[in-house]
Amino acid sequence: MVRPFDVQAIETKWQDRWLHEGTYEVDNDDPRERYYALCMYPYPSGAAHQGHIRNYTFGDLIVRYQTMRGKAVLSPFGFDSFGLPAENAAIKAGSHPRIFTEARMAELRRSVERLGAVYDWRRLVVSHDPDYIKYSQTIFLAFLEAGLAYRAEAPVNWCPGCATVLANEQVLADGTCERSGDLVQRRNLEQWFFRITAYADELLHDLDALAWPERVKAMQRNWIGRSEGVEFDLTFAHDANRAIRVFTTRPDTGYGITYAVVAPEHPLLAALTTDAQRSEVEALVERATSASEIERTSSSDSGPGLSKRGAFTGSYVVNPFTGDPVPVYVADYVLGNYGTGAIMAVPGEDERDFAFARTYQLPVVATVERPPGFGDGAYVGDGAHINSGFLDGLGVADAKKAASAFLVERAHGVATVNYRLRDWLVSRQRFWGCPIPIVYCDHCGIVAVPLDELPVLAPDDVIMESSGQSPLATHAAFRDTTCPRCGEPARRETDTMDTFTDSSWYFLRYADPFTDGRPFDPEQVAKWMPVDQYIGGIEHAILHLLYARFYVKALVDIGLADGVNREPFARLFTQGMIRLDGSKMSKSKGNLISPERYFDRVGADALRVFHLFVGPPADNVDWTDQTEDVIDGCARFLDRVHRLATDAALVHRPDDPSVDVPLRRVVHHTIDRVTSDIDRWSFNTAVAALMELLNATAKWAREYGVAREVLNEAIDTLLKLLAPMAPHLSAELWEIRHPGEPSVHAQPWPTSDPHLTTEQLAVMVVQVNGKVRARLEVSPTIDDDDARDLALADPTIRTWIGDGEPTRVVVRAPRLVNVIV
RNA sequence: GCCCGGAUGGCGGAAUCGGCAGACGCGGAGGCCUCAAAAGCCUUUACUCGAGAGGGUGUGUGGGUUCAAGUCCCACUCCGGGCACCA
Repeated sequence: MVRPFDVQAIETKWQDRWLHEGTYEVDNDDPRERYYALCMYPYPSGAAHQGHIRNYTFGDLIVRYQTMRGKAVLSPFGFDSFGLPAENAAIKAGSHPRIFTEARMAELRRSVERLGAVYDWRRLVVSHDPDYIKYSQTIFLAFLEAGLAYRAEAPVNWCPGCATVLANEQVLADGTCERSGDLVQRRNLEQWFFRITAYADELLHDLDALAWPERVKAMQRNWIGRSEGVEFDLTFAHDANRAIRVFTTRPDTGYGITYAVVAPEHPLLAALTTDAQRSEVEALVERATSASEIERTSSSDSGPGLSKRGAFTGSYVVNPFTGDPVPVYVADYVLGNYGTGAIMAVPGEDERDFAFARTYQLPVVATVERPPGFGDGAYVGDGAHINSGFLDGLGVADAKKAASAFLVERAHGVATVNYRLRDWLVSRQRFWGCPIPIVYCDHCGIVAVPLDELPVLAPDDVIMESSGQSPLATHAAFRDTTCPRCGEPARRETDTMDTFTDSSWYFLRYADPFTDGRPFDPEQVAKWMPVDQYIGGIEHAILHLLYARFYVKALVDIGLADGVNREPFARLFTQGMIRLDGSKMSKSKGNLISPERYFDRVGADALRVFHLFVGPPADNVDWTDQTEDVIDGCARFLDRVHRLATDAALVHRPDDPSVDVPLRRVVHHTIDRVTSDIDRWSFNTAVAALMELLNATAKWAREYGVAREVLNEAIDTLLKLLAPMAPHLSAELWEIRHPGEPSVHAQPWPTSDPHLTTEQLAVMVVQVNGKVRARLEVSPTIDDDDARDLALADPTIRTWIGDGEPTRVVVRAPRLVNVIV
């Protein structure tokens, strides 16, 4: 595209100026009202892709807009620089992950600078920086001391082909390894956990007050999965002193218990299993525990209502409601790590139990009356209880209360709340992550590395080829140490932390990156938190956003973040994805349309305007054959702005209110539209409003000529409103028009004159039987009677009414009159 | 299966509180400028009947509420996303 100005020269000039003049650096003692704008810090994967560009375009618009609104805007940048891709690349090339990572960080930084996005680079935070590692480890040890970090044996995903432990994300839906294709196994290993479940209730409740997309909140609620019910005992039929403890949310269906099920991991399974059933039970347990949890719970032949695998233990327990003995089964549809790991089974009112009962020919008893026409199967709806003794006739809610009271009294029942949420497993058997600062001593046990010895850094000469354990475990000089407590030989922890731990507090460090000796100064951080606007991808709806919420609450509680808001992100915006041919545009799919090409061809401003204009920010963008044309259209819009702002030949003439006032109205109306559009994240209509302002100004100037002041007001307003969207061109044109004055980005955001935004004339629509038949110009303050008279007097309306009298006239002055005949 | 979104011209989308459907842009058509082209500018562009004035139809489908429905209610179809044995 041929442009009427030198795009590259202008964009480079302003990028240099913003960087070197520190225009968007902000200090912690800034007296202005504070605003914290934050884009999720990126994994450095090289030059920016269109998703980054979209993210940072939105973020930069907010930063520049809020700055013009007079606020001190915190706009930091950093890198989530630990992670597996760099480690894999290093293994492949026989190099070090740091080398890859830092090269890619430089590329990504270059991209965001070419975009014209502005940051306070002094506050740069990088996960693999020894300083950041030090405080990540400080926080880990503080969690340990507070009882929020603990060590326990847990099943992990083990890939025999890769001879390593995998993250859940690396295991495909069919239970195979994404790299080798081998079936992933479960292995029990000692792992570190964070006690996020201690915060389950608060994490759930605090969601209500957050200005987040409902969809994201719903996903988090779902993930936390709170359910209320009762725990009680099912006594062994052959030994009244022993019992299986079960959890249910449907105590009301207790008369329908026809069997019970324990998980394959259940501690009482061996005691329940009779000699006759032992081989069958052991076969089932072997099969269930060798599969990964993912394979066990989400393979294609599993799910509610589908076939179930199980085995009879040979034992019976007593239904506390009926006193009848019911058989105990072991089945893999009951999970060992939820509730009590055992259930009462009510096939009449539970789909899973029904499917199991079908397979093993167990009796089904209906305890809730079915609606008419209900066929075969489990009924989970409401209704009157039947076959249920003292519960008969009660609805589900009432029966639950009565049945709970019964269980409390007769079966050691306790009202209980269970959560789907599990504690956060943070150990990773990888090299490129933050080392866990722990030493294991034969005498002292688990010993924290003293704070003054932090950070614990991984040595550089580690062979990363995986041999089935953490790469650091093969490095004797790192692994073998002495106990900080007793001085005897000891062994270091060789696992690293999940990289989600790094992204759980980086935004706190941004607010005070200069403090030494502790992660941050709570007083400084409290002034900035919570983040006013957080912007990122929907893919982080659960994990990152839940972990970060947990971290902040925990840090406040253990005293590291005194006075900091317990919720980190007051407002969240999740942008749509960029898609090509229907699938997500990503490096791994190899279907990237590089932004660099557009920087070169039309410039950053045009690409930014495109991303703002193409559709609602929350929607996905389909990159099509037409997209290039739309980008050119955005460049054309900027060209027209340039021409209008620099055209000395525009016609001027003396003041003439009849022409000047209508244009001024458009200008002031546009101020209101753009302001409210930005506030409600409707950037596409904000750009449209500016296009309309441009069109109107050009047309007025061309067709009528406009007084110089009015033209100047229109153009200057356009530049100010455009400044957050197309910052380079706006700054350049402003400088040409106002040499020596402060930049357009230092100008206050324009405000509208109410006299010019209240309408002088309203167009009143007159309908006959709901169809528009006339439009009349009326005073905006016209009353209903006058509006009605005016409408009925209109000749066109009279012909439509004909001879008859209107049966009804609906008047909504000054907008509309509807005549019914 | 459950939960959450969504469906508007040839295309992306607009319509913020139930009151003019289609803002703005892309694409198309015609024109101006030019030796010619590019660029730029102007006009036009939901569908349909009509020479025109003007009329009719129209927001996934079928019902409903209302003077009035893209917008509210009920039922359904299709598309996208999330969760999926959590008792």
